[in-house]
Amino acid sequence: MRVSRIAASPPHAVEQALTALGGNIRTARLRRRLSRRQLAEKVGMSRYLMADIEAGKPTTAVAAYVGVLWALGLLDGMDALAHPDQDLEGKVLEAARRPTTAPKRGGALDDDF
Amino acid sequence: MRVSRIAASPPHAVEQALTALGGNIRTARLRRRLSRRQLAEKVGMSRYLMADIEAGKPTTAVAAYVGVLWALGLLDGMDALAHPDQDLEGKVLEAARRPTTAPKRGGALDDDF
DNA sequence: GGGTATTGTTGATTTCATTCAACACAAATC
DNA sequence: GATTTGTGTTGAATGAAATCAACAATACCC
Repeated sequence: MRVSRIAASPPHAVEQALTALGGNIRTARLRRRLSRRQLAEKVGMSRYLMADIEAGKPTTAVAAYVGVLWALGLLDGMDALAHPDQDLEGKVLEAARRPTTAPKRGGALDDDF
Repeated sequence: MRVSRIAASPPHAVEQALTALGGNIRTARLRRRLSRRQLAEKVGMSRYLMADIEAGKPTTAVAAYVGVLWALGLLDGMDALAHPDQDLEGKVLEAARRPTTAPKRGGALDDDF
């Protein structure tokens, strides 16, 4: 397959997160009184791709999404994503030393997610 | 081109946001003592794609990134992204009425005044 | 240090993402 | 109502994303 399984048929939570993000982007665009074509030109893509983003299409390039956020001046929210300081579970799991590769024998310490 | 300009050669800010996200994902994975192969299998993709994500590759499908966040239990940070309540600039720009399509003549409001 | 698992890289293969044209409909301004 | 612009959708063309195999290098554990 040329599309990963996660992108071809994402779990509900992922699908939902993407459609919500697309909706938020649409709201931000309309608030700024921009047409899709105008915003797309700013970002550097076609209006068709812009429509895909607002629909939350899973297989679209991540840079397209992030580029739109950038053009809207909403890029700052990206910092918090998976930030180590906010990863409470990760902080708990982390031992004193943080290896640069995963340990050999150990299975996952957290199977249920 | 079959790759949008924004994905082919993103502006520095976008590139930086993606590499930072990839680094955060790597940190979260190692904290959980998972190998790339293990996490990739959980998500539903190959270890090669996992490497691309940790490197912040711009042309990778957005669902691959979000799927990894999901598998790590870090999906909640997505809510804040471009959320209308946090879009201060957008709230200011928004008039009393929010149209369902962008207005016809008006360019963006940002240039004049 | 020895043995083993993880990670990095490269080239080939196959499928799909992105673009574009063209059309229809909806919505906004006058 | 007329006109103009934004949005939605479809089908075709094409360039690249994702996978895989194989190997090398690195990091871990004993």
